[in-house]
Formats: sequence, structure tokens, C-alpha cells
Amino acid sequence: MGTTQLESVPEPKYWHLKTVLSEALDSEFSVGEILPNERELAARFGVARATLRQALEQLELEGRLQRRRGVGTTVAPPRMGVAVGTEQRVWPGVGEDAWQAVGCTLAAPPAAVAAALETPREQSVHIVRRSRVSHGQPVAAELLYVPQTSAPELSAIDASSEAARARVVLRELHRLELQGQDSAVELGSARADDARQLDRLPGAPVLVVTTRYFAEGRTAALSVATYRADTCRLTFGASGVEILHGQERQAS
Amino acid sequence: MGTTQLESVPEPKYWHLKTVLSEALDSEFSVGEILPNERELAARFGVARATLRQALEQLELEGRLQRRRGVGTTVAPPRMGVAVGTEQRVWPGVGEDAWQAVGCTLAAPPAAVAAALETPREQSVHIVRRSRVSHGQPVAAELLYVPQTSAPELSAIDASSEAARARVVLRELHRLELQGQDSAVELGSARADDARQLDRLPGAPVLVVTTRYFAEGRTAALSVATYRADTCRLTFGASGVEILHGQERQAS
DNA sequence: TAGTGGTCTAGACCACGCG
DNA sequence: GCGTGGTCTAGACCACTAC
Repeated sequence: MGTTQLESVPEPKYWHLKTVLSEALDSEFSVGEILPNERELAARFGVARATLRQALEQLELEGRLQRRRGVGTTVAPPRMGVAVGTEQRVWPGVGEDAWQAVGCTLAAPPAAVAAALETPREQSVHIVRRSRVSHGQPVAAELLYVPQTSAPELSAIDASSEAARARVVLRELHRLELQGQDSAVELGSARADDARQLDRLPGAPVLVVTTRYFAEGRTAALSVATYRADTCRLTFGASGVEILHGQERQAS
Repeated sequence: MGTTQLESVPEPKYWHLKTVLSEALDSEFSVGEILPNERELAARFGVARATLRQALEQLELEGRLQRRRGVGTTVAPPRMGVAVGTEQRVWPGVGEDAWQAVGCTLAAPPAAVAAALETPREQSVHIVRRSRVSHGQPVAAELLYVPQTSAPELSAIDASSEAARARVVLRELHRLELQGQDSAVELGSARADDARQLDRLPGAPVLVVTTRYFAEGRTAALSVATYRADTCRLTFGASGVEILHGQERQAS
């Protein structure tokens, strides 16, 4: 990585810096390698630390870097493909996916969820919390909202553990015939609880996948899953195949 | 919007500030309304402008605010649903979508694109640039890579305008029988050219949708579309239906 | 030209991880 | 305890928009 000073150009310093760093990452660093610390990098490029950080933030947003407080900045591996919309329609928790039930509560859903479920407000629903792990890393935290009409027979077993209750709700749900589903993806920032589950700081960028499951002529369940935007590439259709690791990355 | 000072709490000021502002947006502002400027807001909350900006950045990332240099900060409308993966497989540019061909060049693709197309490197491909408009706003900029094998008969008409050439390439492409397609979504930041097309600054957060189109037993075309992450919610499956406007937003 | 958001600086202190 | 990235400050100047 060069030590050249930045010239006076019309484009912002942090933007130029990002380009320089990006090229250095391609040519002089390998995955997992640790970069010099921010104070040293800033000094080396002759900019304030805040400016350098702006460049690093962008590179982290693009999945090129990973920064951890108390540890350092490392070169991130290519994003992993995570299948979120397969051809065959399946209930959440069916198939060989790495979802893991964490807990289950019975509570009134947020207003927007109640609206999507066409459930009367103030009507409690099962809220199943799940966690998705891929390649040994947590990639998603999900809240699955299941109206009591979709999973009755739950009153008898509230003595079990939360995780057990979650599995029972899922089992009940799977008894219904799934008629269809649709999904939406949007950018968000991790709430405190999701962030903990994803091993990130609150506010970290996430891809929020909202999926509606239809059965018996109504919305039988609603899933709101937040995926780590830095490490994940969400795939729809044929799953998990390697496509592009990034817009401008070298072919491996 | 209150004028209360922030207390000393363990959570970051900008995070608390974001929460306060978010609630104020819900209760005291309506869509399109313009907020006080950053210097005044910072003073009102008793923080440095940089800290205030950190909160605004997050809210903009979540699609709650829109900031324009020289103008001000306004309350953003709910994100619009944009269909990107419909059930029936269709070639790009077929159907009632608002894509508009901008130009077309013949050039060697980036290495990663060449790999995905299973095309020999250094082999030129048609690169069609398109623009997608929804509700009167530009929402996506796309580069569609079409190998010459997928659209021959183009040599005779290179005298036409760029936009006309683009349409011809698309027409050629549509002659093939589409066998399948798959997509991937990931977070990125807008390159300078895409940013201009999207009416944003370079580096703005975008959702990059990479779609492979299969025909004649091979990858017949590859699309890399960058959607404005602040204004768009990408929908897969049944299109465009209103689902959730955000994770915790009030039902309208 | 006035006012806005965007960039940049040179400091300071804090929270966390690791040895 | 030390080094890391995370937060915060109080300024300054620039680029753009609208009048």
C-alpha cells in the first residue's frame, strides 16, 4: 500500500481514499489479514482520522472490510450467498436450513404486523424468535408472527421451555397447506436485540426480509428477518450458486 | 419536537437522538415537511453538528428522511414497493414495467461478469444501460450484459442512436426462449455514473440486484441493477402489494 | 447572495478485547 | 493495562440550490 499524498481534486478525499484502499485490498492483502490501525492509516495518507473512517465505513458497507472494536480492521471474505426465496414454497423451518428456534412469546404484535396479518389489534399472536447460522456465523435474526388461529392447542404446554414452545408452534403451522408466499427486501438498521443476536453493534446495516405466508385463504404467518448486510448476499431462485462477489471484484 | 437536553446514558447520544427524532417524525411531522436545519437542530438538542448528522444519516438510511444539499432535510414518504422477481419468468424489458433504454455499447465486460456469462475474457459483449422510473422518480440504474451470441445481426445497424441500438439488442434477446432466471440482492454503494442516474451522491447506499437469465442451456444475459436503497422496497413474488412500511411504523 | 447540507480537521475521551 | 475501534466536540470551508 503506497504512501502517496492525496492531490487536490474536485472529488472528496474520502472517496479517493476508498478507491486507493480498495485497490490495495485487491492486490496487497488477503482475506483475514489485519490492516494497520486507523491512526496509523490516517497519518500515512495525511488525512484526519474521521476522514479515513469515512472511507473505511464505505468499504465495510460494501462487505470488503470487517471492523471490530478492541481487535482491529480485517479483510472480509466474499459475501456468502444465503437462499431466502426458493422455487418450491415451504413453511419456515422446513428443509435443510440452519434456522434455530430461540424462543417464543405470546404478545400483541406491532400495529403494522397486525395489519398485515389482518388480525384485530390487541389480539395476541405467537412471536417465535429464530436465529440463522451459515458457515459458522450468525447471519439472520427473525421474528415470526403466528396468529393463534394458525397454531391452536398451545395452551396445554406452556410449561415447556421457550425453545420447545417455538418448535411446537412451527409444528402446528406446518400442518396447514401452504398456498403461497411473497417477500420484500429493504435496507434497515439493526435494533439492539437483533444486533446482539447478529454479533454486531446496534444500528449496523441489515437487509430486512418480510415474508407473508398464505394458507387457508388468509395470511397465516408473517416473518420479519434481518440479515447482516455486510456478510450476506440474498439469493432468490436457484440457491446459493456463486454469481458475483461484488460489482467490480476480480474473478477468482 | 421537544427541546429537552439529553441525559448522560450509557447508550450513544446519536442513538438516543435518532429515537427521539424518529418519534417526533411520527407524531409532529407529515410527509414532505421540511425540518429545521442541522445547525439549529444540533443547538436545540445540545450536541455537536456531527453527532446530529450521525442520527440523521441513520434515519435517511432507514428511508425516513431525505436530505438534499442546498435545499434541506425533508420527511420521506413510505418506501415504494418495486417488483423485481415476479413468478412468471420474463426477459428484461417485457411487460408493463417502466424501464427505459438509455444507451448501448460494445465492450469487454468486467472479469466477474465474463465469468458469470461463461464467456471468454476479452470477448466483447453488448452492454445495455437502462433506467427505471417509478412514481415519477428514478429508482434503478441497470447494466445488462448480453453476449454477442445472444444477439447477433447487430453489425448492420450501428449507425442508429445508442438508445435505438439498445432496443434492438433487447428485441434480439427476446427471440430466445427463456428457461429460467435467478437473482441475488446485496448492499452496495452507488458508483459515480449510477449515482448521477439515480439523482443521488456517489456512495449513496443501493441495493444491487444481480440477475442471470438462462436460455439455450447457458447464461444468455446478466443484469446488474442498482436500486436506491433509501426509497425502494424490493418485492419478490406477488408484486407491489403494501406490506410493511418499516419495521416499527404506525399502520396508516 | 444567503442558506442548506457535505466535507474536513485536530483534538479528546470511552467501551471493548485481549494478554 | 494497553491498543483497538466507537463516540463526540467545536470549529472551518466547500458545493449546491433557490431566490
